[in-house]
Amino acid sequence: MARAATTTDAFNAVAEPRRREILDALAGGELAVGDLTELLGLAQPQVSKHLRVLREVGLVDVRDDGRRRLYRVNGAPLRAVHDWVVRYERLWNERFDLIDDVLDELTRTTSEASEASGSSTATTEETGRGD
Amino acid sequence: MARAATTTDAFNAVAEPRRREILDALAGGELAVGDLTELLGLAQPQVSKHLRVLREVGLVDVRDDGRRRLYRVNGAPLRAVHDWVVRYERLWNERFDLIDDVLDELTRTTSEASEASGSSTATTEETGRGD
DNA sequence: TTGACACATACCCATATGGGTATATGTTTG
DNA sequence: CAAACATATACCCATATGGGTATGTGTCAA
Repeated sequence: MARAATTTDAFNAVAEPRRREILDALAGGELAVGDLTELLGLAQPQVSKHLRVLREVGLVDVRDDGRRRLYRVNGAPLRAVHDWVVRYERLWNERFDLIDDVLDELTRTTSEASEASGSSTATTEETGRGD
Repeated sequence: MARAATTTDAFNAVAEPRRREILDALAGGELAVGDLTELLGLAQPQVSKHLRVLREVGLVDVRDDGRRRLYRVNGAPLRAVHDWVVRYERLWNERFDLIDDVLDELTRTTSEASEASGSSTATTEETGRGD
């Protein structure tokens, strides 16, 4: 078996940097394929193919406008990605807690040399979202 | 050019469902490879390979314990994923706003038939994070 | 109608994948 | 030391990728 298709879900679709760029560009509003090729500096067929993938996972919607096709973001499928990744938020914050501990110890050890180095308080503020 | 390597970044590493399962399992605490093979119902070499990918992007750390190797999550690299995806949170909430509008209209239209069907209020609560 | 324009599709190709199976490496036990 | 155990690696393979280039399809203008 090979890797799962890019059209399997938002996770796979969004793993491609180019497609993230496209979504980022579309975040500002509707854009035609031509606009995107210019913004990305990518050839038109490639852009169309990326858009196809994004369409198949429902990350973009299309609308006909004369001979152009206007694409528009639909963030809904990203919710699954968000919901999964957000559960790990605490983990990387715990990381910061660990770093804080190390910093505290360092500060305490070096306290005689430099007593006014209270730089770890800011980090504590950042990490202070735990329940 | 083929697809970007799975070891390119957290986005690609996490696109694989199996690897997400592994991280989910490790979220409970350190686990040995054997535990994971059992939990995932996957063969041992496959698990080891997935772990290798996760290690290469820094999503897990390893620790030797006798003849076993204990793996442990490190959420830090997921922060990039979170930071990117969270910017779209508003978009799918807007979607819900639209649905809310529809629901409101439906509720109003059907208000004479069923007056105590306040099911849309919960959704409003969920959506109520907008400014 | 013909041509220019905007986009989608059809190919060709080098590449890495993820699962399967066999085997190497390292550790504990008898 | 040998055997059992726990992991890591080395292969083989079918498959989809993403970029490049050429061409089909539909729309507007002259």
